[in-house]
Amino acid sequence: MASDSSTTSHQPFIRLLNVALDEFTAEFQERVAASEYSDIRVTHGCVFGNIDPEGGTRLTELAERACMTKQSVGEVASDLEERGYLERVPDPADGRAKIIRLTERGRAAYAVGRGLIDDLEREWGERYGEERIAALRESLELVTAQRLGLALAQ
Amino acid sequence: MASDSSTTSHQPFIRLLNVALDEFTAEFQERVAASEYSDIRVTHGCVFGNIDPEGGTRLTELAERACMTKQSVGEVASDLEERGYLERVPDPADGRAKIIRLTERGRAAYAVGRGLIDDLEREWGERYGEERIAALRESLELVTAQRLGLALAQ
DNA sequence: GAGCCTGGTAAGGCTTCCAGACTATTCGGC
DNA sequence: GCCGAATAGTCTGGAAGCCTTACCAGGCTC
Repeated sequence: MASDSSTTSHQPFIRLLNVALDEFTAEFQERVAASEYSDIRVTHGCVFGNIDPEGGTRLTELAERACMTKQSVGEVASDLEERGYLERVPDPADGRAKIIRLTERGRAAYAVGRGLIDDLEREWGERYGEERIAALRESLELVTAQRLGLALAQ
Repeated sequence: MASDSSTTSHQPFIRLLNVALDEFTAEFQERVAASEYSDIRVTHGCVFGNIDPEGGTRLTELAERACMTKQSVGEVASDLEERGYLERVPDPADGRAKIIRLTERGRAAYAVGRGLIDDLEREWGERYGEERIAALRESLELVTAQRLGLALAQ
């Protein structure tokens, strides 16, 4: 560790985060493409990553959690709807609202996606050291707690 | 730490990375916008983040390091050129090539940007714990070593 | 000097996202 | 009960960022 600091001469922090995310995303994308749900793109994550997989979630709520506009998330949702991963059902509690809910296929894809991500995390553990990756997760959880907490609380 | 794991119930790893990067980027962007170089956007990072600030770098080399096409980086470079941050000078060693080199203003912006990033990292240290952020950096360096090493080696 | 490789550019298209404007429904005060 | 304000969702148009395809000019090899 820090063995070859002469060539890595203090990479800017933002770059480290960027490349790490890029790397993880690329590997994830590859596996999704090889799976049964190859038509799922990374963009769809703004729905899959924020929806309540059981009860479903309103569009406005999804947008807030994703820190995106309703239009953007709505577009992604429509795409997923066309592909049969979700459906919009009227919200019995509010005539204006619709509940965005995973279909059977959507829930299956959701489970597979989560599995692939967890697999990758485990593999990174094998590749880079279990404790290293565990520490990385812990640090990231700490740093993202506020936003993820807020998102989940609203 | 891990105090409220009932609400954060095992966030997917990719999400943690994503939100962390987003958060850091947002704060960085804000400060850049408030600086003397407010016309610099995050996209410009593919040049600033890969260029040799002294001698300059060829477009092809920049593209390889950024894992992007020559066209994309070329577009960004043209934008920075118009804004006076860099210039393209013919490469004496190869008549086809041009060296993309920071101007005086470019070097100043480069230094300010690096400073802002390092400031932010330091502040995250104060906010979340020095050791935590140091550990985060170390883990990220480990995970990105191959790609960044390759990029620097080529 | 013919043919291939390489550095850079040009043109056009796709994806992802946002801003602004609009409709339908609900809510709060009277 | 009714009217104005707020809210959920959609439609339209457009900007940003990146890629693919095609191309030109200069260098390299034989």
